Amino acid sequence: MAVPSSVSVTPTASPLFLRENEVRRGVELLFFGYTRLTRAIDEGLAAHGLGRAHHRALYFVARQPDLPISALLKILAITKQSLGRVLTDLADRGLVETRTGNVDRRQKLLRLTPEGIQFEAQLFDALRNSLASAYAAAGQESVTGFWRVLEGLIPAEDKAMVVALQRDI
Amino acid sequence: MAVPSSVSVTPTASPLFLRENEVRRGVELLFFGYTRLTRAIDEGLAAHGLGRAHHRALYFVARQPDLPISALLKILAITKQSLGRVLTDLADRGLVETRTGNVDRRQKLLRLTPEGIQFEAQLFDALRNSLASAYAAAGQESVTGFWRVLEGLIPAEDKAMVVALQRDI
DNA sequence: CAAGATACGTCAATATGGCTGTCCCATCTT
DNA sequence: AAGATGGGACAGCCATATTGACGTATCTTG
Repeated sequence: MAVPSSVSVTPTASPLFLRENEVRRGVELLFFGYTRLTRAIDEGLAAHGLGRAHHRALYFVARQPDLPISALLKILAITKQSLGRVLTDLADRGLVETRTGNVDRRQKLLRLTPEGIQFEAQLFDALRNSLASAYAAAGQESVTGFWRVLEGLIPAEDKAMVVALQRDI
Repeated sequence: MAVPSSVSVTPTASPLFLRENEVRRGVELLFFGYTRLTRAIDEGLAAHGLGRAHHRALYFVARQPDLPISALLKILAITKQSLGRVLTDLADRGLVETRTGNVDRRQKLLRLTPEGIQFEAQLFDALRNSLASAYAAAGQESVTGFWRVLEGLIPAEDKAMVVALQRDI
């Protein structure tokens, strides 16, 4: 395993054989941080009889209007059938609608209805409150580090997808 | 909402009203980073007919031998019934064993069997590979920032629990 | 010591969010 | 015209969580 030359070699060990403690700390903080963040929106979702799976779809459709279903499938990495149920629920509640693609008429492009936009924004507020206070407490350089490490956890083949999300808006 | 005075005020906005884009970036990276990391161990788990819920229990028992069940319940934040099934599965496979507490004989203290220790170490290797390469690519200051932000996501009432985990070893 | 709280186990029923496999139709590409 | 692709739908299954109720052993406290 090659070690990037930009990483300074500590006297103790190669960065790829980090002290177990540092890795466990990351595992644990990721677990607690992620689960606690997601809990921040459970109440809002439950008010509409929806779950986290619905929010994930809602979120990414909000993020990329006119997203084709195939793209959402790649992002969520679940099966067509699982996504189908989720989208049906969202459509039934008038939060998401589809249009036929004009370039490729086989595609259905997903976007939020005005109600969907409002609901997603409301859920996003809860996420923003949590994340913004964590950002503020940690400081800007910490936020940059936070992003960098997480980027390193994303396999190369998925990275383009994430970058595409963050290009627009 | 109070803003910590240590945070420099940018010309654009207060840190608690960060640009939406920065918050969305964090949400997305957390989602992809967390889910991709957890996928790293699915194969090893499936080989024993176990799922992620089993790994979470296994992990925290490995981390804190002689953990009482009540402590594990607080960490995982699931119900007694859900944990019960998971622990039964792990005990049936000879990975976890319980002893009656000597201080409080109502308690059952959880620890891994030698096979459990070996299995957890094997799963941990996969996590270490993923995290260590992300750490190495990002650099040490980034890792510190990564930790800081995640700590900020953990509610105050849960923080003591996380600190306790990271004190020993 | 009696009463109540706590730690753990267990029952039954239910919900959610995944999965596989199969088949179908419309549309695009070659 | 043939095949590939985007999407939808069927049936059935599994993993993981939930609530509520109840039982037993043990500790704590008035």
